Amino acid sequence: MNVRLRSKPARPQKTARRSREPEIRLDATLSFMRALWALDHGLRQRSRRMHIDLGLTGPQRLVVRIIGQFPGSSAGSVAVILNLHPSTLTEILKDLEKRGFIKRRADSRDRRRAVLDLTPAGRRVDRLHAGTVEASVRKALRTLPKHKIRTTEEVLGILALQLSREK
Amino acid sequence: MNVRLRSKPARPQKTARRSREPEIRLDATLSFMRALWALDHGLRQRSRRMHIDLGLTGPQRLVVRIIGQFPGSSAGSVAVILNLHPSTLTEILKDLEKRGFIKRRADSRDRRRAVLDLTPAGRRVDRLHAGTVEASVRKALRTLPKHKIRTTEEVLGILALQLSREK
DNA sequence: CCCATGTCAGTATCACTGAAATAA
DNA sequence: CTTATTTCAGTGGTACTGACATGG
Repeated sequence: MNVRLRSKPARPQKTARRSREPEIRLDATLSFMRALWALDHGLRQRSRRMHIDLGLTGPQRLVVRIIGQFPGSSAGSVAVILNLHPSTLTEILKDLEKRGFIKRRADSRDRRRAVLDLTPAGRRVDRLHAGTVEASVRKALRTLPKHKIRTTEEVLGILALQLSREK
Repeated sequence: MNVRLRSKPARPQKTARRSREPEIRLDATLSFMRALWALDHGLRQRSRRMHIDLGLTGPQRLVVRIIGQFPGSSAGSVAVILNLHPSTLTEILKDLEKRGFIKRRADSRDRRRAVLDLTPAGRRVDRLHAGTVEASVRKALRTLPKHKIRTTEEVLGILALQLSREK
């Protein structure tokens, strides 16, 4: 290996293990980029796992949580909250409905609108904690001082805004 | 699925626009989760855009950057650096090779190994700046004090570690 | 007629699992 | 024979574009 990593070279055919503190030196921006994509990757990995264990993915559960906090939301407003394309949300809602976590009905005053509510099963998922992406995040954050969490959330917001703004 | 088939007019559509500072109030963790997924989403959006404009996605370019800093790396070591499953990297490398950004050859001493190097086109991409995900990130970070950037990178690392560690 | 809301079909990337091919 | 490296086939979720159905 030309790039020598600190950790043991091999693990069976499993996902490459995160080696905290790689011995390699990347320039500052590249290192930050790697951290960003690592987070992205971790989120999806955990989300995938949750799908296997609990029957829904991270984004799906996030939709459940939002509907839990704002029952009667329209599909469009949930899409805006999560910065999702309406058609993406359609897919997710279709799935959630099929699995019996949400109910869709037409708004009585504007029948184009889909009004969303949780089913009892959906409410159980909303209250769920063990095994969720959220639980992992909470666990990681517990060890950190509040100001670091605030700073991170602020910086994440700025990054996300910049990324989605550029065309 | 609720199938409604019938014909009538048409009208275009665009992605739900990011509303900075949503008027809604989410609880603290949910708000943080939203920030995480928003970042994830922004990354992919920008990555997608870069693919259209420059011919490669964020992860693909990151691979190019890594190979640029460590020419002669094996596929496996790049996978470790980026926490990717080897088979995921295979896909990406196949694509990069097809487009002429990298060359693969067998390591002369261990012919199982694929040794990776940039082509001239790959080196141009490595040096590229305008229109990349990295450029957006840099732009966002320019406005921030160094300590906030360091904190964010630290927290991201902890989060990613926790997320990918839990099974 | 025009705009808003939501859905659908088609497409692409990412990333996984599990198995195989090849070499050490 | 066993292990390591990489690839391949198949699968599934996310999320887009563009078209379209339908209601206001």
